[in-house]
Amino acid sequence: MTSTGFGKGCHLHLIDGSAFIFRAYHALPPLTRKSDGLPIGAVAGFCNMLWKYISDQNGSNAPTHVAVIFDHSSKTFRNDIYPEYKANRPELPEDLRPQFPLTREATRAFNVACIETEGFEADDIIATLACQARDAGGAVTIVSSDKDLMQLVGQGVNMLDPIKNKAIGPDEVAEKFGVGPDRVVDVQALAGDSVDNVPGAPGIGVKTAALLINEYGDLEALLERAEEIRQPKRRQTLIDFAEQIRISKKLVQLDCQTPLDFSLGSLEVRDPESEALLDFLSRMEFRTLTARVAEKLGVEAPAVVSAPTSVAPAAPDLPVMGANGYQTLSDLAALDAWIDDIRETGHVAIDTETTGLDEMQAGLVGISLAVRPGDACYIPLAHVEGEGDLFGSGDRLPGQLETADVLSALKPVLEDPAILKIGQNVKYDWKILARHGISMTPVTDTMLMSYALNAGTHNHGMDELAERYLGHKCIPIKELIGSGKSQIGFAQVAIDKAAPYAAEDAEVTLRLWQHFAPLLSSERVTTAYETLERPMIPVLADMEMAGVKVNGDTLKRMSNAFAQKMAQLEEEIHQLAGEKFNVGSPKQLGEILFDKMSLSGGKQGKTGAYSTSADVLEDLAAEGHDLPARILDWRQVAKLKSTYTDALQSHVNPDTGRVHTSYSIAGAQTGRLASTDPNLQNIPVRSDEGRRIREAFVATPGHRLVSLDYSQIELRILAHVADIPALKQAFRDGIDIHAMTASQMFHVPVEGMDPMVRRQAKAINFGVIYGISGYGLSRNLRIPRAEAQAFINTYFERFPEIRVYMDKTVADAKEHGFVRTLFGRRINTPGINASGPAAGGARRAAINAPIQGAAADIIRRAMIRMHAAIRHLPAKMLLQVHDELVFEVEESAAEELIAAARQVMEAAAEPAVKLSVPLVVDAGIGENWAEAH
DNA sequence: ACGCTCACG
DNA sequence: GACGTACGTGAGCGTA
Repeated sequence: MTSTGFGKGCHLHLIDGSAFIFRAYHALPPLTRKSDGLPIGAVAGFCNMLWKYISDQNGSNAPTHVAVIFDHSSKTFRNDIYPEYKANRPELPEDLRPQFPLTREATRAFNVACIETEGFEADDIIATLACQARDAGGAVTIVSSDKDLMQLVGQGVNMLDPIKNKAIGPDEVAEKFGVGPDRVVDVQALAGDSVDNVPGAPGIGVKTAALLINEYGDLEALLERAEEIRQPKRRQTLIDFAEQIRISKKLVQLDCQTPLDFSLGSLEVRDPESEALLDFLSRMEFRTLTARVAEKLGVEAPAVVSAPTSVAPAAPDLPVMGANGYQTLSDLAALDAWIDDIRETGHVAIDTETTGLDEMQAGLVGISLAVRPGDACYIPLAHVEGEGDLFGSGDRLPGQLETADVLSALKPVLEDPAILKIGQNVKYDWKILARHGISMTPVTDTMLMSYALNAGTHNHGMDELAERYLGHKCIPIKELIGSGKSQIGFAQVAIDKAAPYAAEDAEVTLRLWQHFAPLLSSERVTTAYETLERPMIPVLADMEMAGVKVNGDTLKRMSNAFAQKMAQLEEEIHQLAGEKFNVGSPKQLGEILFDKMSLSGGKQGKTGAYSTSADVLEDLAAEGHDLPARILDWRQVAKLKSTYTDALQSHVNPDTGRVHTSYSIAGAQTGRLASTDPNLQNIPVRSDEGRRIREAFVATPGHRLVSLDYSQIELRILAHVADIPALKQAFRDGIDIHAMTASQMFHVPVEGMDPMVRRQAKAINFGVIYGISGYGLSRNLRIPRAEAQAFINTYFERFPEIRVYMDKTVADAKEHGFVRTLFGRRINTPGINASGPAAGGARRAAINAPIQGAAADIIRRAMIRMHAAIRHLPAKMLLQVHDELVFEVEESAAEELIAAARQVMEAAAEPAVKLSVPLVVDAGIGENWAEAH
């Protein structure tokens, strides 16, 4: 060490204080000090982060010197260069500002140097200190993820992202900016920064900037030789904006010459002085942290006094949440005691914690169990060193039971038919456990119970249900893992934080079950729950785990072809427009079409933007304008590429080579499933180009894809429920239903019918299911509104039962607040008695729900029976698309499968409902989905 | 985060 | 007489 107290062998850690504060503020709910309501959340988070940081330091990277650097208010020299610098920063939240001084106080209480200088940004102070330390021969770690600090990296200076716990060295900087740390300022000067309001060069982003800098060496060389740039627009920009770019560089360049009135040596690490620190923490009323710090410092924690809690006591017959403390199980004897309890009780609420949300890839991190209110535990299995330890090794933390031991102890319980397993969205846990060889049965699901009771009223996530029905606010997951880019995995969450969260989930699930279970029968949805919801869990889990084979190479080829086509169209479009613009931006497009070219039909919506939707563009194209026609072509290709050929490739599971969607059972209001990650229920089929994407969905060699779909199922249900004799007879006779409708309406024979007339009747048939209006039909058919209304009137005259059905359904909804499907599914209609524009929508939704819902019920019933019906065949059910089921089957058994599956589907309503119309199922076979459909 | 647009039944 | 309007979904993109 040198005479100034800092030199070779020293390691200076510079903590970006503002980053800690903002991180703490946004990660935590708005906590207040109990005794006086002072907002304190950011201070609490700041203290936790700082304490963990300084108390977990050991090893070769540990600091010998440390400081926390803060910004000190307002104007800096950069505002003299460019008055607009940081001008568009949003105002500070009002509950954050008073916490700033407290974070300084906290830093001093922890006995860490607290640095700020009037008129200088923290970044410049950090830069100055880093330069001084480096020049003195020491090492520097900057604890921040701020990209503006990355220019300092190199030559003994590193950064550490405290959220991701990731070191940022020259390689990471190069990855982010495309250039080494020494050229970062050049790239930033060109690219600008919207957050700090650094102008940069218009139209040039980080990528282009890096490209240019790498080609010309540095910014000055680039600006001097700007004439040589090949792209005309880019060239002009650099010439025109050279001065602005130079100013930008001055704004982003950190200043290493900040005057400082202390020496590096004074930043030497000091132990906290326990009295001062504990005094501060107890004044803030941080109970947990006070206790933790006291323990570590080996002194007695001071009493933390505050006003008595004003939280209402829980219902007298129930203990409060977590009444008996949440146990963290770390030995097998304790687990055995829980298993005995579960066996005695006959049920258990279970929740799994995992590394991610994709059940096909997520690893098991822990399991929580609850048997009765107040009694819940957490079994950590795979937590790793991570949060809090900024130099965490990723090693599995000690004190955890082996996953294999725990699962083999639990397996007999989880598979015991006499023990009920209660979950919230238990399909998730079912799949996780299935991947560990456990087939959980029987299961029940509070999310699905809520769906059976409350569909249409609210969503059915745990937080929502806990708040509505238990009056309990769950610990937000964000508090543990953060959000956005800085999210960590659950495995990185410290066990003592994970345990209360996880155990709480199990307890909440148990309490929800106690709440909902008796309601099923009193609200008369037991049948719906037991026949339409609960049995779907293993059925869908099986389908999702099976996945469908998708040929990535085919998609890649298509992507390339689409990219070429897009580029070509883009060029044409720019030519037609007379200027370059972002074709994907509806805003820019609208301005070109309706302002610049003054085309008619420009309609501005509530945001003031012109609508450029397909039907608007189609109208314009029909008037003979080329530009809108080309845009439509471009949009189609862009959609196919981004949403399908590109995105689908990324969903191919590397282990299985297949795509595993996830079906949400309780997502749609009507009983339909919804498919996510990826959505396989909206793969293109209507256009020839789009349909080719289905060619990438293939059967494995020696197999075939088989698709079976219900023909006109919703119209058949309408014929049955509305009891429309003419429609029912037509379905019984198996005649063309749309032609029949047209014939009845327009008094023309079916034979030799004008296709146009049939098309109109078809539109009306579909419209009726949706609660038709003259306006809607006129838009759909592109006919005058009066004409559309006349059609509808005629339709209702020919089929008067439809109006009766609609009126009755709406009256039902108004009277009861819900409608039911044929199979007893309940769909609530909370908006039905509203007035105003929303009322129409609620009416139509109520009319549609029993029809769409019954169709959903029927295919669910078919799916539930399918497993047993095709068990003897080498076949698997893979996909459901509302009225279609897709199977994969050994080639030789394809016909047999079709016969068996068709039988199940056509009889799916029975015996619960005897439909007065037949259900008809069409089938197709192929090597891919395009052929099979 | 939100609106627009568009893919499906 | 005016108003806003077909039912149910999910995903990607641009914009703020």
